[in-house]
Amino acid sequence: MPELPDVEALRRYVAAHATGRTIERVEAPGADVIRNTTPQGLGRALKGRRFSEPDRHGKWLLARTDGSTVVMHFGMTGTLVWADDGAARDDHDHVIFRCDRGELRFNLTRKFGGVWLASDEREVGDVTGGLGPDALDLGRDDLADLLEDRRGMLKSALMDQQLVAGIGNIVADEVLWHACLHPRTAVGDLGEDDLDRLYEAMRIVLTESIDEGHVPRRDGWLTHARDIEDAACARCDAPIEHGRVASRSTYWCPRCQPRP
DNA sequence: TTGCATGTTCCGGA
DNA sequence: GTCCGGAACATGCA
Repeated sequence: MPELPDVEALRRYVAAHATGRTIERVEAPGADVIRNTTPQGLGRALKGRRFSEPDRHGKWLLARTDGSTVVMHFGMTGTLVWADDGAARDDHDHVIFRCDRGELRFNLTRKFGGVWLASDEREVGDVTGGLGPDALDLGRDDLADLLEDRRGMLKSALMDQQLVAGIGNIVADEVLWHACLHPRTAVGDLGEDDLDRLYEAMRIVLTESIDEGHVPRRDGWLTHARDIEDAACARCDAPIEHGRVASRSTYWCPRCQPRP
């Protein structure tokens, strides 16, 4: 689930429900998803603090308070639930931030990801570790500059969080399909026109996905091919190909995205 | 039962 | 140093 658009949706969700609420207590039925402190340490740092406006950097959510910051990563399966009606908790609600009215539940099925505590920006940086600029903050020339000295396959570069933060497997495939570029295209072979299309595709895929709150499975996009056996390209009707690129499950159109 | 999955990290090899 | 593939991590589902 969590690609950049999903995390942005979670950020807005936290802003809508938790911002301004005072944390009364932290409960951690799944203590092992708390990565750099203990449930007690997290509780001590947060008790009496108020959630402020959250930030996002790539796929990381920074749940700010008037004291420490809770740094969250959702792996492939994480989400957040705000409950103010006493709804039953889920088995995978591993960390609960109990507030004055309601509680924020960090839910993680497969335990990739987790919750970190950071007391300042330096510690936030230590946790997230050398992230590149957020994909949404890039201009066309920023993207060109980042790719300038890069070698290897384009898909690998797009998914490198240290280069650009926020592009995951699904978004990478979608962007490449929109830009009519094969995932194995060598970064060094990109021309100015290719960079124009790549940047435009990235903007479109990210902004439209954010509007939806997630990467949509859409008929006119490549995404729909992930659900369908023998899917056809929405642009040219050629059969979509599926294989592994950069060790990741990859879909592309052999006609629109010719192999370099 | 087996393989696969939208995440990151670590390792060995080219 | 750079880049790539593969393995590992934990869990649910087809």
